[in-house]
Amino acid sequence: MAAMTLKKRLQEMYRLLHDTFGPQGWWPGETPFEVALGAILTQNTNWRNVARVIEGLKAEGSLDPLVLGEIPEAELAQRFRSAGYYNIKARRVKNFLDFFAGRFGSSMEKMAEADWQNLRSDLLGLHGIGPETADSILLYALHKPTFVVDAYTFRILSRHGLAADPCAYEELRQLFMDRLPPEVPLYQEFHALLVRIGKEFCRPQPRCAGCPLENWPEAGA
DNA sequence: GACCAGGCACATC
DNA sequence: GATGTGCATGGT
Repeated sequence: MAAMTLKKRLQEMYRLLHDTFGPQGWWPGETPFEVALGAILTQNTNWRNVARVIEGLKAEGSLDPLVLGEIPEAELAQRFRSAGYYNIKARRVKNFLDFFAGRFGSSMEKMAEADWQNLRSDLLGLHGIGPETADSILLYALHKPTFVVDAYTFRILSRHGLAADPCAYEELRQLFMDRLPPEVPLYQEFHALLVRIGKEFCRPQPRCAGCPLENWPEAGA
């Protein structure tokens, strides 16, 4: 039997997940700005904790780039508390807001008109915006055809032998983009489905299964 | 109490 | 370039 090409395997994976779970309708967020803000706040953090922050901002009417821009960084940090890493995230959001205001007049519509490949480079140049955050903003807030790679993507693809472990972000991103048509709904749904099974099934543990020291007692235990 | 959650920057070698 | 570490809350 001929080995299935990587492209075929990706297509099959998507079809199976989509048939099983249906469209996920990502990203949760009512406006493009809300999506962009959420992308920064959810860095290495459970979405539930981020949702709390966003609901709080909505409640006080500050879920707006111009309003947030007027809030001092220290006070912003307090509003971000439940999302964790709140001091760092306040700084990162400020950096994004400054760029967003200076370059696009705090307009997501204007931002969406920019050449997205150049925009991606600019976002990556901001302190606090790494590849996953940049791609999340581009794909889900601005609807640009770039693939989002996250911890779930790494784990799932490496466990199923589709990617090396470890594997660089850009390498995995290209693995998808070189083999799938650059369609925004496809990229959005595929990533959302990977997160879905990552949360439900592809858990981090057991991390050391098969190691002869797997059940070795800790020193002092 | 340990582990985990939709990263990123920075120091060090 | 690879590796280790700080950042922090809240759920299981």
